[in-house]
Amino acid sequence: MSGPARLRDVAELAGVSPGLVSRLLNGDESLTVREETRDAVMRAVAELGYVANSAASSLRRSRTDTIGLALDHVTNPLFRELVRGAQQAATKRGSALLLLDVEDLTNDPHPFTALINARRIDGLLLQGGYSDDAVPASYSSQLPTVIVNSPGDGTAAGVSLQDSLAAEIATAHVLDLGHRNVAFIAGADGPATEARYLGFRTAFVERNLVESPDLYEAGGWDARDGFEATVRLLERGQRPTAYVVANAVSAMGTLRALAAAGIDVPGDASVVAVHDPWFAEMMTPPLTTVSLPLYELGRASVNVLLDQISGEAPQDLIIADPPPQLITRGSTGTVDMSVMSS
Amino acid sequence: MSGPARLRDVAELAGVSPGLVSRLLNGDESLTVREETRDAVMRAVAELGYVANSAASSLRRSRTDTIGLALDHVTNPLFRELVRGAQQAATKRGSALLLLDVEDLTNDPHPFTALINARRIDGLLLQGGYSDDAVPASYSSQLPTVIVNSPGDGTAAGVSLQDSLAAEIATAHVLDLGHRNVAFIAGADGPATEARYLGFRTAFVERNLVESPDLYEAGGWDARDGFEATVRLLERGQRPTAYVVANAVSAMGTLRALAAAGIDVPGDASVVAVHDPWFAEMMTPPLTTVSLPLYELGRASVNVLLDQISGEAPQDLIIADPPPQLITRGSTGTVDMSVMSS
DNA sequence: TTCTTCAACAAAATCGATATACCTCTGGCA
DNA sequence: TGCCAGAGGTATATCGATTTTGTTGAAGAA
Repeated sequence: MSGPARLRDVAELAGVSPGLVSRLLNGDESLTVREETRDAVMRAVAELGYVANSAASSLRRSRTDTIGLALDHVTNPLFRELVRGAQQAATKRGSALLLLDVEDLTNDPHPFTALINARRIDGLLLQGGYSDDAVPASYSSQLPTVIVNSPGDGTAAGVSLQDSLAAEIATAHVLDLGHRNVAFIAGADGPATEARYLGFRTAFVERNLVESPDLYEAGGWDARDGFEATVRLLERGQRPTAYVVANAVSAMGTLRALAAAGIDVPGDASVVAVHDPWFAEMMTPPLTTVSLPLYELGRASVNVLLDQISGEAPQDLIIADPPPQLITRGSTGTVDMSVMSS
Repeated sequence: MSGPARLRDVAELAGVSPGLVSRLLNGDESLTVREETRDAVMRAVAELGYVANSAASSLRRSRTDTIGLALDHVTNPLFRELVRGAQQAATKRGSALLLLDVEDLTNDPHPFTALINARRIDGLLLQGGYSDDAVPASYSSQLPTVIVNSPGDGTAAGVSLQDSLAAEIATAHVLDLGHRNVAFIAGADGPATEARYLGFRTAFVERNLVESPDLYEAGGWDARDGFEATVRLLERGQRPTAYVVANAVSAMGTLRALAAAGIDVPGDASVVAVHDPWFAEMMTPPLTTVSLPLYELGRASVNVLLDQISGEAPQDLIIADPPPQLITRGSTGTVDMSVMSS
């Protein structure tokens, strides 16, 4: 009666054997019990507040019901919803999320490997897009792995968003406002950036327009990257009237760079970005964005991973519901404004 | 040879008993071994890449080497550094961080309690300031608990920052720029807000000035809270020339509200906030802030918690190194600017 | 009536690491 | 010679849950 109740305590209280209680609680199909017995056990469980000791259970089942979550910056604003989704899906399916330090991911030897060898996690959720491709592969051979926000790479399953479509919608928005001089500020190299650039070009093609390669600028995913990319573009003498930014966080940098250069938004130039984080509406000016279902991405990634852990074959997935949606705010305006003021 | 190596495998390879290997790896003081034997064991460990199965180890030692981390929004930008600090401290001391869903924290029955009863975590890191006081108490009676970013409440240890001093520095900054009409946009009710308001008043007192109670506006910690608080203040007819905002995230809302009201920053009003997140320099205008050592807070909180888990008495702590530091950016200017333009 | 066949459980063998309680030499000393 | 104290280990009993293999009694079949 000192620590928490053990299986044995429950069994004794209910007057049955521990094995019976275990089978009952785990829903063993091959078990037949009288209602009476079942009730007695359930009452004992409730009375003692019994919860199986996870260490013992893990040891026996060689399963930890824990999955590792490695995000480059857990606190990337975009990941708020993703983490929430992952968390809830995991909780719902009885698993916990272990936070992994991505800085460790690229160290050698991976302090990470210790976690895997210690059998502390059943599977791994890795953020795609940032890390180089070698990393996922080295893990996916050791345990079920799902790459979040990136298509699968053959070795590990991938769950991704409609990146291309989102960028296309963003681009279409400014094109339809009359802009023709449209810059693309890319994210870090990788599938997500490629997909978004594809969407960018598609919007042009569908309108029988031609984009200018001079207005492409390589960037990264954070605000400073967006800032620097935009500065480089301006220093190259380009003066686009609209910017499609691969990511709302780096769009913050774009806005800053434009403001610093004395370019008014949306007076002199429009800015639209992919993803709709909490701060978009709080920026000056409020940022026009195309939202993507990050919560669903988190949920789905966990589900795919847990399915894989339960033995299903790795399965790639693209989250299309809810679809990307344009959220018009103050950072975009018609080209006439730009032209007139310039 | 199928799964990962077990203690027994190592022992066999080294030609010793499993117990010896365990005692050696765990640094049993009462053990004496020949160099030769020690080497053989170490070589076997290295060769097999042996890492103790954590479930088995946990079961035996009744310790999971895992601590729960509950932050209101893990992805709150302010927590980026905090999480990094916590992560690194935990890793260094051999513990892992389990992400907890704070929404669950206030549910009843706590899905959380299951985690505790399942003995999945050795201790709990709770975010202070948000959650009401009853919550920490209900947990701290069940397992070691540390409240992060809040002074201890008697039942649980607390690790906090120099909130008062930070607010004082922020306030002193605008007072010294000549502002006298200074508003205080508070955070959510709680110790952190109280401390910061205290610092605000202290800056006035030390300069033999008197603050105006009319310029206090209750708020919250997120951007929308800051926005709404500022709007309320303006609707009350107040036109302060400077704003001290309890938190950099809500300061974003303040900036937005001012811009929306056509009040130029820093032309018509200055804004300074506590905490220096990544986006401060990317705002328009760049936000003047007072930084606080969040990384250290994370590190220290984990250390205090782990000490407590090892049996030390709960101990409150205030992180004072590095000290709060004023980071002057574009959102603050002398009062002359404001006066002249109005 | 005797053998099957279930229903309804119980017993016992794991899972892998750790900690405590033994052993077994060898050398030194009275 | 006999005894004792370490040095240098080994053997074994847990930790608590799960799972496989048994066991028992009673109802139906032959």
